[in-house]
Amino acid sequence: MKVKQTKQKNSMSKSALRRQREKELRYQTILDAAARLFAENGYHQTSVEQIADEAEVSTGAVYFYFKNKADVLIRLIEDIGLYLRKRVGEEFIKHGSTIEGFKEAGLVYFREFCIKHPEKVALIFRESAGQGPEVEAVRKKIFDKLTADIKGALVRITEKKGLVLKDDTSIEVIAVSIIGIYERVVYHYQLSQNPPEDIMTIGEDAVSFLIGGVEKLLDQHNK
Amino acid sequence: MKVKQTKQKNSMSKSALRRQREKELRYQTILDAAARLFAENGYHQTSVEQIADEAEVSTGAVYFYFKNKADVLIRLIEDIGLYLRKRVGEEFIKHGSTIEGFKEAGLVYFREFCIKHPEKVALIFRESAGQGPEVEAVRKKIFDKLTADIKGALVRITEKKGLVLKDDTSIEVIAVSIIGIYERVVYHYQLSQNPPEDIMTIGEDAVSFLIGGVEKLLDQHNK
Amino acid sequence: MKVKQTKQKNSMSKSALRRQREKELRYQTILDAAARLFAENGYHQTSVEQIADEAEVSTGAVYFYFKNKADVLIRLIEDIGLYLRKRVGEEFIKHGSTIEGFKEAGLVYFREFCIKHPEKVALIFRESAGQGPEVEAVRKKIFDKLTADIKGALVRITEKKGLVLKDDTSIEVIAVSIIGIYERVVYHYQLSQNPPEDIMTIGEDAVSFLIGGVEKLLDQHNK
Amino acid sequence: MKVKQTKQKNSMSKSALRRQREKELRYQTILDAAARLFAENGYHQTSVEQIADEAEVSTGAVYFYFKNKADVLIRLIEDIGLYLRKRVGEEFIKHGSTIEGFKEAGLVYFREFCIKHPEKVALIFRESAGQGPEVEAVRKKIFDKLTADIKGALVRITEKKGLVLKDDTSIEVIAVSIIGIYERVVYHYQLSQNPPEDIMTIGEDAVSFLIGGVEKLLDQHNK
DNA sequence: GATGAATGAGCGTTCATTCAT
DNA sequence: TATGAATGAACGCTCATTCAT
Repeated sequence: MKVKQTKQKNSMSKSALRRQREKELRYQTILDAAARLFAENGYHQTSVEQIADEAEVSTGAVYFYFKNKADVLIRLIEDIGLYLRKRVGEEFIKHGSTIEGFKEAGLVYFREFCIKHPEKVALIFRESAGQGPEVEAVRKKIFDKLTADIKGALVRITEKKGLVLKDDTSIEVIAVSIIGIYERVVYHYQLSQNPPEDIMTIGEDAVSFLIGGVEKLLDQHNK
Repeated sequence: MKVKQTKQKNSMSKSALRRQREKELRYQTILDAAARLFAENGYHQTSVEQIADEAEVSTGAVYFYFKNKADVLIRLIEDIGLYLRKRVGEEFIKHGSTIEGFKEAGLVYFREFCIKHPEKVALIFRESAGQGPEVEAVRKKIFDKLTADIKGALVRITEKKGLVLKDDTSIEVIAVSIIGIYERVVYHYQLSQNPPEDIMTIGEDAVSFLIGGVEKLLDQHNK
Repeated sequence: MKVKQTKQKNSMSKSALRRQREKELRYQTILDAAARLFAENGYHQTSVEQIADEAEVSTGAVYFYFKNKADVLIRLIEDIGLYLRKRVGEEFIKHGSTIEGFKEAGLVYFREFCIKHPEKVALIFRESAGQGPEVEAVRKKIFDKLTADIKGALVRITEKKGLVLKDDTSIEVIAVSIIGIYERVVYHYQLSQNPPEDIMTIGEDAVSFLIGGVEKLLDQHNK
Repeated sequence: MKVKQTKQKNSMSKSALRRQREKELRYQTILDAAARLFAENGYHQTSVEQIADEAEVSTGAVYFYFKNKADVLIRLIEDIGLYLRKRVGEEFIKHGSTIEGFKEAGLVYFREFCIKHPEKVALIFRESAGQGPEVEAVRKKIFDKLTADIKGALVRITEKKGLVLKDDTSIEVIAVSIIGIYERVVYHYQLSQNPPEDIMTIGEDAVSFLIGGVEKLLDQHNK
């Protein structure tokens, strides 16, 4: 919820609180409507009027909650980035920041993120690409943070084992590569016209490939 | 050159031949102009009039050579796909379709494709994404062929060694993963505001990571 | 204060009186805020929301005190017209309704009105022009009254001297002309990007020119 | 005609010349339509669609010939300024740049400009005022040139007689004052709801008033 | 009285596409 | 073939105004 708040929450009357809740609800309703339409028909193929109709509000309301159309997309992908990092990060930590955790986190990406939220996948990987510098800048930030997360995870894993995984930039390149794998595998299989039924098998293959790459490096540097 | 030819080349007069040459030249001029503008300013931020101006032709001329604006983008990315497959494929074959060749092909991707043709990178990976179903369909075809190429290469490498690399779908997933790596590494480093100077080092890191992943799988299945 | 009063002042309780005062205060606050914004950014470039923000009230409050946006402008220029007539008229009378008084009144126009209230100048002469028939009608009334004032002054001056200043319509034309001088001189020098420092010298020149014109007519008709 | 010309006139084919003529015709048709609507209903009360309808072209055509809506108004008042200066200037010169010529020029202003082109009066004096900085800047230029013209005329007249008319800035103030007279007299009588029938009488009164003012100054400085 | 979220008609503007020449 | 003027639907966006609270 990023709409400017007029008052502190604790100094609010009950009716003011209810209005505040309704405001947040509306914001979310518009966001959800936009997510559906952008993912389904594409960002450029969706007009603000369509978003308003889908959310059952006026076009003016969209501009009350968002600066402009691009802002809707930006808020959407920011939320997705946050959700993705949180969910996958949790899983990694739950397994003690080990390579097994890394693997499990990868599987969670497929199981919880891609399968359950295909529209999020479409938005972050397809619809938000090539939409001008403003959106691109936000996209870059999100991917940079995901990269940093993975890089951090790789460092934690190796440190725990007392091993070394090449130099710093190399680790970053590996992190970027891993994101590339996650991105394209889902783009390829999930966003195609006939998505296969056994995406989890595909996810497992992808994860085991990438884990293999990481282990190989560990082998090489710490025989 | 995909404009339908009214006559066979061998039954042409000299002036007809000259016109034919000029026609092809014009087609390419428009394509080049569009490539520059799409990569620089974005597909949606570029109007047909701008393309015509940049190519020093009329807007009508653009519609003589291309069905519509999307068609220009499609021809562009088709050419890029062809060029990429050819150049990288050659390198693989030159080295006897071995894993070393696979590695060299990867390095050629960075050295010859990304560094020398950053605008092609922008077009195929960024500007052609999220531009509606028509473009998406062509993009899918291109990526499918690249996938098939890599899959074929992996099969050739393992067969040569008399080894086995898991089942068929798994190999495809690995091929898709490898494309993902190539895609995002370049997107991340080359298409950012401040592209680093030593992209080849980055490319080497990425290639060695992905080769490692492949070798690990070979190790596991053929110890 | 033109908001309709619900009660007579003398039948009010103390708290009602306080509320009345606050109400008038608010009315004036909004008017002042609007004056600043209209003069600075232009009538059309100023939104009701901006006025409300500047006055630190809600948009609804603006509509409680004023019929609509045009009404704010109308009240503003009505006040300015009143103020101008009062201040300049006073000066004329103070000098015994003579031609010297006429001159002094002209100088007061520059010294007290234009220099001290440049935003009033912008509103009455620039921003209220060309804003539709409703505003135009009010503007006409104001200028008509100013014209009548000047015409009356000219008649008084000549009558006092026992002289004749042409026929009635001619006097009106002269009155209108004089207003034109006062209007454009200020518009030209005060409302330009680089207003000169010595506007009073300019004012003196303008006044002496116009007085000269009046005297010439007196000479001609009463040699 | 300010639309960019593709070719030199002398290197044109007959059909190209005809097209050129049609283009200019169209430009003028749009301009005339806009003039009518702006003068009648006001600049802000006129939409681009209305202009297009009135000119029997598409909205797109308006934007082919003009940068935007404000540009239409600007071209309009620039033309009016040019026309006014030319017509009035001619008259002054025709009478040998004398004070009689100055008077005649003033009468021509009323007889030829105001009476015959009331819509031009409305545009230059009413509708172009208070329409934002862009239009205001152009308006300033026009009025500055008119001022310079009158100032120049006054200097010529006095020099011819071997007389002196105060200092330079004073002359400019008088020029500005004279413009003010011409402006407001027409605004007052012509743009009112019930314009009087004998505007020429009014014009004569205004002119003789202003000539009187000028002569008085000459008397004072050269007794 | 006062608020400010919500409305929705209306606007200026763009631009892919067409077609007479 | 080539032109470029012309189209007009569609779009993003604004903002004066209203009204439930």
